[in-house]
Parts: sequence; C-alpha cells; structure tokens
Amino acid sequence: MPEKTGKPGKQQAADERPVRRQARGERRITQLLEAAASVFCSTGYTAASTNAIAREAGVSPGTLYQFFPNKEAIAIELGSRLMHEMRETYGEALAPIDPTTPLEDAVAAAVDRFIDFNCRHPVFFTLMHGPDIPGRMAEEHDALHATLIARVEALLTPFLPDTPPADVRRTAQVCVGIYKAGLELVLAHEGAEREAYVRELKNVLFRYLDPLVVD
Amino acid sequence: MPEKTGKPGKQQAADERPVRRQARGERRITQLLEAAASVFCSTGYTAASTNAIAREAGVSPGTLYQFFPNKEAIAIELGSRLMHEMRETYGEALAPIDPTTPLEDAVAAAVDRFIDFNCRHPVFFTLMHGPDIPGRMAEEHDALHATLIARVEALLTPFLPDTPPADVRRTAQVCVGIYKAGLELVLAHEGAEREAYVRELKNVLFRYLDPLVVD
DNA sequence: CCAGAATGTGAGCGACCGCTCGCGTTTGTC
DNA sequence: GACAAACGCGAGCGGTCGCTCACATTCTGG
Repeated sequence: MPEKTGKPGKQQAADERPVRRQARGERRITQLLEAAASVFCSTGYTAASTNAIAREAGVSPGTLYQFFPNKEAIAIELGSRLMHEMRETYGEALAPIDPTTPLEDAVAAAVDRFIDFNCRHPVFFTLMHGPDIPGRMAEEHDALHATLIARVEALLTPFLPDTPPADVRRTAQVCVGIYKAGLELVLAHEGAEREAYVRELKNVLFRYLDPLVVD
Repeated sequence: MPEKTGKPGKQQAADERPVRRQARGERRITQLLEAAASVFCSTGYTAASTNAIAREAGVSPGTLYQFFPNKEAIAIELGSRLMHEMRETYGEALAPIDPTTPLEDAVAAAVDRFIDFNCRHPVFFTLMHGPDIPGRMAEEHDALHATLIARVEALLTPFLPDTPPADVRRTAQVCVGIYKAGLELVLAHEGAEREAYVRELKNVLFRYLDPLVVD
C-alpha cells in the first residue's frame, strides 16, 4: 500500500512521512490503479509509460507521483490489492477440502473459482505471466507463485497419501503450469468456445491426477 | 533473411539494392545473430538494446545496421533461421505417423524431439513466449503457432477419426498449450529433475489424449 | 593495381521515458 | 477566515535507446 495514513503512532521509516490522506486522495489512488490495470493489460508492464497511465486516469504525471514513488510501486500495489481480493473471495476456503470429495469435483471447483477470478481481473494474468517484470516485483511474483504451489500441494496431499513429498511438489508445479496454459487459452476465447476450453482444462487436470490417487 | 545476394535476377523491391555480400559479411551476420540470441535470452526482446547486441558481438552499432535495417529484423531473421533448422531437423518426419503406432510412443517421440530442440536453442522459447513482441514479429509468431497447431492436428487426426474437426482443433490447441507450460518447467530445471518433468509432460499429454482415441 | 563496392567505426541526433519541481488550487482545522 | 497541508499541474531534466552519418579500412573484379 502507498504509505498509509498511519494513525499518529510514529512508526514511519527514515524518509517516509505520515502523509494524511484525504478522501480525494484515496479516490485518486484507486482511479490510478484502475488506469494502470487497463494500460498494463493492453501493453504489458514494461511498455506501459507512467505518462500513459496518468493520461488514462485523466491526471497529470505529477499527480501520479504524488501517490506512488515510482512506476514499480504502482504494479506492486496493484498486485497486492489483487492478491488481497483473491484471498478474501476464495481464500482459505480453497485449501481444506474433504478428502471424500471426488477428485473430479475438487478439480472442477478449484478451476471454476480461479478462472472466474482471472476473467474478472485480466491484469492479474498479465502481471503474473510477463517475463518483463523488474526487480522488486519479481519477489512478489515468486511469493505468490510459491503460495499457489503450496496451496495446490495442500489440496493434493490428502489424495496422494503414499507419494513422496518431492513428487507431490512436482505434481503441484505441473498442475499450476497446466492451469496457466489453460487460462491463456480461456482468456483468448469468448462465450461457448471459452466454456469448451474450461471443460478441456478440467479434463486435462483430472485425467492427469486421477491415476495417481489411491482412494 | 537480410537482403540476399540475389542472383542477378533483378527482383528487388523499390528501396532494396542487390547487395553483394562477402564471406566476411555472412560471418558477421551469424555472429550478430548469435549475440542477439544470447542477449534476448538473458533480457528478453524489448529490454535488449541494439548497442548491447553489437557490444556482445564485438562490433560497433553502425556495423550492426549494415546488415539489419532495424532491431525487429534481427529477431525476425533469428526466428526464421530457427524455424528453418527446426523443419530441417525434425520437419516433415514429425507429421506422418503410422496410426498403428501406440499413442504413448507417438507422444513420447514428439515431446522428446521438441524438448531437445528447445534445450539446444533456448532463445526459441524466449521469442515465442514473450508478450513483448512488436508488430511484424507477432505475425511471424502467429504463423509459426498456426503451423505448429496444424502439425499437431495432422498428428492427432488419425487417432481421432470420428471427432468433429472443431474439437480436434481445440484439442490441438490444448496440447500445444500444455507443451509450452511443460517446456517452461523443463527449462527451469536440470539433470534428473529435468528428466522427471519431461516424464510428467509426457504423462499429462498421454493421459489427456488416451481417452479420446478409438483404436 | 586500382576503382568502387562492401565492411567497419563511434560520436551523436531525435524521440521517448521515468521522474521532479516550482507554483497554483482545494480541503480540513482551529 | 486564516493557515497549513494535501492535491494538482505540466514544462522539462537527465538518461537511454534505436538508429544515422561522415569517414576510414578491407576486399574484389577487371
């Protein structure tokens, strides 16, 4: 988050002052983040110019830098808010699955939720997928990726009680890779064709995992 | 290809002269393409500066522009040569497969060949995968992708004689997507772990396709 | 051997980009 | 209503990048 109002407890580091945000400022921030999402989506992170983001938001470059110290901070804050919403919407509800649930249903449910989220926030895929992500941003990226892998691992473990952890981990990596590839295809199509790709994605995952479970 | 020596048949368009290349020039071109491959690999296309490519090749920026009209042409020529080598190495031999061959073996053979090629030319993946590819390059990209899809479709059709063409096409798209995702994982690991991911990739594809075949 | 083409150099041009700064406007507080 | 702080503006600074150009060097055909 861009330096919070920070209730007057004085825990600000070296160079950052408290900055008492007005309501107008908070509005500008979300407005700028929406503009950034739009520009990132259509041009990618690197090619997106801060001037273009400001223009899209209908403000001057100076205003943008009133709220964000640099371009990277925009992407980080955007990613952070997306991850927060993701956790809030599906969050912990995704991990603990009753191991008596049929694998097919578990896979279908997980895919549906993630696909839905990514369709409503296409910028999420852009930020995760892009190989043009700079320094600090990569850390956030890796952190999210690791979280996702861990989550999938947790989801998988009850189904594969006798599999060595290293194999489960690799299986989780493969599942996430498949999901990303499927997501790309899903986002590239619309309507009935999109739904057909969602079905195919579920099929791929289910058929890959089914021979592994012991039940 | 950067304007060919063009045997004196005068079919040069408007602004391009015949340009009689010397052996030294041809050497420079391959040298520059190797340098470009290296730089593209480590920084991606967009972030790669032409000056960096020239420096990597040990020549001045002017020399680079003696052989390529612009940065994009470097990537296009590089991609074109890679596709040519790909066709030459595995080429038509990949498409016509005896439909009595077990699906598992067909998948394994195709995966092995493509993985081998991509491991020997990691820049290929960079150029195909990057979302930071500019105008004309995207066409080449799409052309290759379409070729690949068509090839996979041809490979699949004998196994799925009763499936509607639209479904076969979608299945091919999914297979290529899975392959790309698997390739990324394979390239990210080494040695035994890499081989494990290759096995997983084959498993994913085989288990996805097996229920579809009629045999 | 020599004319001219091909090859090679590197300073630097123009364009753009991330970001700043001086200054004017709005808002909240007493 | 006065004062400070937050907000807003936009020209422009420093830097990089793609690319050029005037000029030097090397090769090759006649």
